[in-house]
Amino acid sequence: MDIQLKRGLLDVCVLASIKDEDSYGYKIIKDMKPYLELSESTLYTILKRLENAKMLTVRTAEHEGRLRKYYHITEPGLKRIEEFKEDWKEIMAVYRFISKEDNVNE
Amino acid sequence: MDIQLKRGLLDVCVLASIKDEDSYGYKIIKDMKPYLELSESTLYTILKRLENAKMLTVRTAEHEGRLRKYYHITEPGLKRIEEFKEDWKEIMAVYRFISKEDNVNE
DNA sequence: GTGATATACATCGTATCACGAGGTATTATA
DNA sequence: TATAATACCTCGTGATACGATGTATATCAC
Repeated sequence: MDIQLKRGLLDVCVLASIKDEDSYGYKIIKDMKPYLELSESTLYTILKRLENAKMLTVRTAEHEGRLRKYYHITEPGLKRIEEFKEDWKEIMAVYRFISKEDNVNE
Repeated sequence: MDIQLKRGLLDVCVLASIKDEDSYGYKIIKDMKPYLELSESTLYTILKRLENAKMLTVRTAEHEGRLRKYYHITEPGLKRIEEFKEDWKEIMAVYRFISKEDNVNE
């Protein structure tokens, strides 16, 4: 997918990944993979940004000898997802503008 | 609309604006306005980028004493629009991932 | 006739951001 | 005992949207 298109989806997609259940870095990447692929460096940048924006909180827990950082969505994070859904109506209008054909049979 | 979301749409939207008929800067902004608002500085940056990528060609013509630069879409430009439509299938999958509800009644 | 608005183009600096390259450490597996 | 998988993190770079700013002409209101 075009990298510019990804930009608008990444943050919200990460939030969606932790919406139903707290998750951690490695798992988020695997869960998102069928929809959007992202590198670790990208993910940790995003997680840091979302934490700074108070859209999620972090807690560290040990799991089988390794430390994991679990991310939990907050109210502002949930709101961010809702805002995305609002934006979607505009996006669809843009899509129709872009994909409209001169030939009505197409 | 979220600026990151716009990023993925701007280039293709500009191409769509000149797809059916050659157009010029000021008109492109007005045509796009109902769908995506963009500033002049943004548009001219985009037009330059698309020209460098050979997705459009430029010709200068005089119109009522003022010079206008008319932009004409090329084959690669049309192909870019088709690629966007291909990407759209993935985008829709991402959208469904983001907007899915736990509660099936919602 | 003059000031404001619309038309029309352009450049520069800044802030944001995705990502590759690289790093550390442990556990599981071949 | 090496390799892969798990799990985290940082830094530098390139791409890019946009505000600020600049130039110039045409039109219109007062």
